[in-house]
Amino acid sequence: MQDTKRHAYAHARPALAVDCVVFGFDEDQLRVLLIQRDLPPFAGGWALPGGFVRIDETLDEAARRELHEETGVDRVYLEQLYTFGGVDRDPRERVVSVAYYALVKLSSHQVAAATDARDAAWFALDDLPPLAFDHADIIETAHRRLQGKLRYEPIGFELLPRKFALSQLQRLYEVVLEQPLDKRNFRKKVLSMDILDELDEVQKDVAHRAARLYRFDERRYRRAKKAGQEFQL
Amino acid sequence: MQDTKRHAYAHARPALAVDCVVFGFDEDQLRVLLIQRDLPPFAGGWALPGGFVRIDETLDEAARRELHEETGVDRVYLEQLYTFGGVDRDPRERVVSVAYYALVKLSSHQVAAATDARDAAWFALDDLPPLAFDHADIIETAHRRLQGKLRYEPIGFELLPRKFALSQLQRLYEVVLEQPLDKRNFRKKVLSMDILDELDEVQKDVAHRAARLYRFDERRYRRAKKAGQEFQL
DNA sequence: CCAAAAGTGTTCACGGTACACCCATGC
DNA sequence: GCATGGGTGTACCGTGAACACTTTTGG
Repeated sequence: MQDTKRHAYAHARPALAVDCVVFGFDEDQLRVLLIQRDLPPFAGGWALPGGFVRIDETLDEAARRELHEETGVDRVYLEQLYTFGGVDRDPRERVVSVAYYALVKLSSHQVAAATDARDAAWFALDDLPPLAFDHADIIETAHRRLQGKLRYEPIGFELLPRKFALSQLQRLYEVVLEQPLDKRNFRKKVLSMDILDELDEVQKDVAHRAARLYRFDERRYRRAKKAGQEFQL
Repeated sequence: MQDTKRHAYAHARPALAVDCVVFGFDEDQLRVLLIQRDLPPFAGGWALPGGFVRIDETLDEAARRELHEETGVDRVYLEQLYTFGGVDRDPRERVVSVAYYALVKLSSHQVAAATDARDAAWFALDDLPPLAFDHADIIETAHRRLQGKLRYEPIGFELLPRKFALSQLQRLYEVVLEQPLDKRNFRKKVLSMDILDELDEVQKDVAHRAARLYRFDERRYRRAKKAGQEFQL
């Protein structure tokens, strides 16, 4: 029950923020996009992009807005992660933060957009700087969620270029899940799901045999899903 | 970034509430615990137990407190579900609500505790009354989460008495997952996980052959899990 | 011609699924 | 004695896992 008369005026309200864990993948590492703070607390330290929720925007809108304002990143896969409500997360005052995670294609334009914003940078997930607030916890939670979700939802494609080689997809899974995968079995399984378009195109500028490129076909995925076929890797 | 100087004072803050979807299981139906509102909006209508988050309590604490205050329910399995932030969820003002779901043993003392609180009642999940706010959405989200989580976490036991027959457990799974299960296969699978204590006790007061009772053994479950054995049903 | 990665099938073990009858108990 | 659920085993099939060599290309 949300009962204004009993509580809302009687007590001080926590501030409400959103924070975004933005993941990117650069061929052999999972990375996170961080912002350098220029104000205390934690001035000069690194933190997740995020900020306060405005009174007339939804949480999703707030997350996208802050992400865009602070990093230039736009039009990404974005999903709510968890809401962090520890009483002392922020030393200034009580701030509850709705955390999101986002998946971006490092390969596209977005690298430039992100890096020309003020003091934003990509860090390897396994080599993060000291982080402000409880942002290390948030990133850990996001990583576990990504590991879980990658297995049974086709979200890995959000981290790859539109056209990709199967070996890239495999490396992504190996890096995120932190375990090696068998090449033949992986290919067999992915292709058997029948959700990829095999393109008449191969990699360019590689110093060895060029791999065939594929593209994730959302329509075919939806059809397969509707037919009861589960995504599973 | 949580930056008080830029936003916190400049803009009005949403109010922050928690709401709880409390599930119970009564042998052949999944039920939800609702509260009858006595104040507008939706006065006289049914809603989830919940209320505003105080400035000095965590979100989990707020959820447990409200649940206890409004329904008498205490010491239950409780987990954060999702945060609902639609701009017009509440007609009075902007309220963001962190939703939780709880699993309670209807069999224990809690039925009494719940029903003697003011205007709380159990409703079958598939026969809910009209609900206040977006609480129907919240319940639907909770149901889907429960369906997903039941498969790979041993949380179903939270809905059963401490001592239960395998057929009760099976009915629970059938009801929640909304699909029939094969008796022999179900028993084989559950028992093979080796996480139940077989008791020297049988059902009482049944009009047919009494079933053997079992108890979920948390220690054995943890050991099995540590050894890499996954829960899966 | 060498290095580096692409591409390709088969075998085996295990787990999931389908399926039907007798047993114990209370009324 | 009859109705109601309790309790039990086997056969088949499909999927997941293990595993090694040839091909292509660029340098």
